[in-house]
Amino acid sequence: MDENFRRLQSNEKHQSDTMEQPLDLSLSNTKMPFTIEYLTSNIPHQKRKPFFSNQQLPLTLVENKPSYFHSKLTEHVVPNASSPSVRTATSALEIVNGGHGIKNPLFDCATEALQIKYANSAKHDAEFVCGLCTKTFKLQRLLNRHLKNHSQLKRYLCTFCGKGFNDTFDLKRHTRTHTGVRPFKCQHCEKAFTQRCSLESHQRKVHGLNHTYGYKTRRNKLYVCEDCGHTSTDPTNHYEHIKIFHPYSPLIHRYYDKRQFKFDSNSSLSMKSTSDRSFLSDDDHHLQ
DNA sequence: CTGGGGAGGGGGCCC
DNA sequence: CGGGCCCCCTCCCCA
Repeated sequence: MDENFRRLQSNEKHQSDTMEQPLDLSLSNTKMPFTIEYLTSNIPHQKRKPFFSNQQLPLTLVENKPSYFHSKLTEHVVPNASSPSVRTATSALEIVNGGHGIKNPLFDCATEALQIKYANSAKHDAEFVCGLCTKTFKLQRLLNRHLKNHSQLKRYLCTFCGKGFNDTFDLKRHTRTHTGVRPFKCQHCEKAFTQRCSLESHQRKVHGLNHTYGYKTRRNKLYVCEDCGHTSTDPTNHYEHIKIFHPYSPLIHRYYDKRQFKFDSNSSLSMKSTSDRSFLSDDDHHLQ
């Protein structure tokens, strides 16, 4: 058993500041110099942190800890021409989470190396078994997602601090620690929280309120604007807010995605099918 | 010990 | 059917 496998099995926490030697994933254990080039510079958008434009910034990725990130990567990012000729260096970095995150260019190679080298998973009695921790799953995709938890390399990176996450929702949740967005406000005091569970815990412990939700019952969806902190329980209101105050938000073009907007049957927006192109703005048409 | 911040991991729906 | 996305529960850490 080699050192990497031992660390994976023991599920050691990643400490980026103390861990000098990255996992030997053979395809990604090298420093990869990237240069951020701003191919466009006049795209207006909300800015909360210092923002650098029209200049080249050195960005060296070591594991999933960039040496430097700025707060908004909304323009194209291309690898340095002098980058090593590995596969991930030949494609542009992908922006996620409304400009607050990027896809880790090292992730795919690392995943493949992990799965090929260590994940001797098997199917027993109609269940998929993880070869690293023996946990079982009823679906292959649940096992696949679980396998990523064993990797030290994360799929998405925060552009504020470089911390990595496997889920965009985890990244979005983490981003609130940088932006200060606290969508969940207590109705009985001035406190506000980044997570719903924190609010419910506060209300239970401080105000003695016990919610009546059953175990794992989904709460009413709260639409949160991660750019300014605006919240609404009404998807139409949320959509109008985005359209008016953040017209360059990628959410504008995802009104038909029910993971983003769950319009009820009475909503004027829900009456607009995706085939009703007259509903789209000029920009919407442009992006179709 | 308590309350709050933050994150890990799995369930479930939608694309 | 796999991946993306949102959500919940739970745990750990810290003041």
